[in-house]
Amino acid sequence: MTRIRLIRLMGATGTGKTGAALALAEAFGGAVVNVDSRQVYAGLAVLTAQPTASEQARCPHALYGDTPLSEPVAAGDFARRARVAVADFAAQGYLPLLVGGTGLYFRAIAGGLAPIPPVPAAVRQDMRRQWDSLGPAAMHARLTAVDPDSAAKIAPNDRQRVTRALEVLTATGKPLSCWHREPDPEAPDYDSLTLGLGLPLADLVPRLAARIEAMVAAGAVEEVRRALETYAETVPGLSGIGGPELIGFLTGRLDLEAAKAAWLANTRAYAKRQMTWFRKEPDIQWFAPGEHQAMFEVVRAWLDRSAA
RNA sequence: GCCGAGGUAGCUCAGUCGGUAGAGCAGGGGACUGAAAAUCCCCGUGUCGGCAGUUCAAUUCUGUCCCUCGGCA
Repeated sequence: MTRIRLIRLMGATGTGKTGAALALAEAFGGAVVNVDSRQVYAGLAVLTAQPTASEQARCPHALYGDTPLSEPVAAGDFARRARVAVADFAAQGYLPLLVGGTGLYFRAIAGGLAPIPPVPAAVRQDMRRQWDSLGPAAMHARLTAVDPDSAAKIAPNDRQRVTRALEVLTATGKPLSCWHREPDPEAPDYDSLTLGLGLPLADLVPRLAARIEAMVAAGAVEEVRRALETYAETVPGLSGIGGPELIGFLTGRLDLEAAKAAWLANTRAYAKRQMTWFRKEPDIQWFAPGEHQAMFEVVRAWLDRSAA
């Protein structure tokens, strides 16, 4: 079996990944695989900036809007689904384009996750409950006793990581730090080109503000209102940026201007975190939004080289 | 106009029984192995509303003025 050749396109929110992906797909016979933890959810197409129906009609797309808001998505599951989509597209003769803004998922897809079996929901719930009643100091001390290597790496206040480490040990009998020394046996060996879309935060912020206005105009508020008819406010799919802010507006806790201001501030902070992550991505080649021609040249050169 | 409550970090506020001040949020930087649009770590000098007075020393006490918000007119 030959190595699957694919392009990875990453960048902070609002840098024009969707448009660039379509341009690449049309120029090189590509098919798009989502690598975004929120765009997988159904029912929030506007709020999560999924490609529109007409955009998705321009080339094959996978993993967009196919998961109910009530369902948690774990990085491992996502990676497995993405690998399947990549293999399918490649088998059909398309050039797979992994496109998105979730750094962890990019890493997980290419093989960064240890083969840890799923932790039962009951164990996770129990561990979170213990955290809430015992507090960070006690829980971190407990982790230090049973898995000192993990404890040394995890900040005491980091509820998510401390409980995760304890959950894994409880569910599997093996410390998380041991698991992390094991490679992923399912890790694919892709031949990949990594492209980044970026611009300075100060230049990105006005675009993000404009995008929020556009989302509101396109019905983001109505979308959340409809989601609340079926789902609870606390459902995983509604936890993305914009969700809590618009819920605040819909329940009268915030006026629309305040909701939009918080939404923008959170989006901005998120973009900053994404940049921090992608900045150190190895072998990434950066482009400004809309710089499609320069990107095409790099892709063309890469395709020629790997074809030879 | 009168009576009350306030004017302290970009915002919301705490505090100093007189020795020039600190939280949350915002902002900046960073981390990141199954919640990742998540979670966490580091970074705080600002005429403490103006002016006078008392004092070795005032953001803190006193007087006065200005402004804001309530209530009464």
